[in-house]
Amino acid sequence: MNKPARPAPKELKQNAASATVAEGLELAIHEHRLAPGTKLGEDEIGEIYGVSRTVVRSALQALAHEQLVQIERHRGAFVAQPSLREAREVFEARELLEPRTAHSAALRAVPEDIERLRRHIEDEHAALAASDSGRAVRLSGLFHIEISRIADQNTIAGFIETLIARSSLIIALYWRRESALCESHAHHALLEAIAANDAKQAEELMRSHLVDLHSALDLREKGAAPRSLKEALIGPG
Amino acid sequence: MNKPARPAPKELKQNAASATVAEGLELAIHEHRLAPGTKLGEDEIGEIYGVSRTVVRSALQALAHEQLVQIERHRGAFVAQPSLREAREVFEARELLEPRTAHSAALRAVPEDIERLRRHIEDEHAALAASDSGRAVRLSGLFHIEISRIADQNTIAGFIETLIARSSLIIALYWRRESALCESHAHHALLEAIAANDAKQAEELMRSHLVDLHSALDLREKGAAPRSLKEALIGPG
DNA sequence: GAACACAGTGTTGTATACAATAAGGATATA
DNA sequence: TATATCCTTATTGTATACAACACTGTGTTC
Repeated sequence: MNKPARPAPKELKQNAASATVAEGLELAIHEHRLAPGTKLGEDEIGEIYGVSRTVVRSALQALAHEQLVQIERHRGAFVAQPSLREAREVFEARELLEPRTAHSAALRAVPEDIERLRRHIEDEHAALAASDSGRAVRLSGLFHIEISRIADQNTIAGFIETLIARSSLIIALYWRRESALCESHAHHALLEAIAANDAKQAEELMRSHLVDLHSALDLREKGAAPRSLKEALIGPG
Repeated sequence: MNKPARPAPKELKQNAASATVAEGLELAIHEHRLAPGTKLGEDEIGEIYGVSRTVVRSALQALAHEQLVQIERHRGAFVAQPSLREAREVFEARELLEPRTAHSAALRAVPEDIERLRRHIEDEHAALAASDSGRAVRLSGLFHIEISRIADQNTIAGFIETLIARSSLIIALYWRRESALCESHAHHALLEAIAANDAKQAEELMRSHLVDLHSALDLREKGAAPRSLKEALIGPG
């Protein structure tokens, strides 16, 4: 077993200032404080963080590369609005990648991994109890990311991270109000399978969990434009 | 000599200038004209392309996001040198994703897709006949990318693109001289399966092709440092 | 009254200037 | 001669200035 000896809590980004701005924006998007379509003016952000447009631009370009923001030439940066097609693609990709990582994670997990996952689930419960749905979505995503980290496949984990980031936007756009946000049960079952080193079971639970998530979205063919317009109107505030 | 010579107006990126620089650097890396470890000075690149450091920095950061270059704070940008571990991860990810895209491509391919693939293979032959191994590597990668495009799954296709880009670096570092670069046979078989809409066969051929590629690399455990040092010494010139 | 043209304004794209840090070399000392 | 320290220099990180473009509102014309 090759010891990577590099837990890598976060990806080491090159320039600290731009990373701070990018993380701030990313968190706001994940927690649904920034709605899809929101204009992200460079001057405005720069003033908030006390940095120049140079730094802000760097951050925005990084987020654009993850497809969290869309940059239109001479028009500016906006929080991305994934299309129905992109939404479907993102979940299909997750359904391909994540069962595999759940399998590996179940084989590799050590007690401290289990402990970390358990704490995540507790936090999710707390966020749900506090009706902080933004934070709940964020934590739910982190749970999946944590599993991919345990699988010890950084490359695939990186892909999954971007997919989960985009999923956050997809949920903001297409979540069906009528379907409850009760993932913590599925997460708990997943945790048990991983704790028991039952790889087959973990893989299958992850697959069905993702299918459930996917089907809780309203991805029927229809113009997404009116919806995004509404979002844009109530979003920026 | 150093004519920027814009390659193609492929994807519409946000800022044209930085995209041109990024594409030029990326092509040079793909064709092994820039060796792993080569220092990429901002002023130097800016002078070559006739743009300011602002644009160059933007391009370098984009390439860093694809992990083609590594940026070290206050030290600069260097052509990335994937570790043994990263090399293994990249090929494991390809072995997970690409058989699936080959399957889909076989189901969806229309005659003009087949024609395009056929031309690619011809170009590969021509490059090999001309002993232009850099171009051959590049074209070989493009063949795989083309298949993922036919599969019509943009999200996964994007992942595969970055994996193939990194593969180019991995080949530059770890290719075993003794193993021949005779992929065009495998590519031809793949093309036939796709043309016949034989999805199962295409999937299996892709899988075995990737395994062959993987095993043609020298990924044994050993200090990669001396090798990269040598590369660095003869690289920049 | 409607449609078009045009200029004003604000935002982004790029270049340049300045600040901060790291690498390399020279000098002095043991 | 080896080593350590300081200084020089080159390169990157960030801020600011200027240029180019897009949007909006007003005025004119039919």
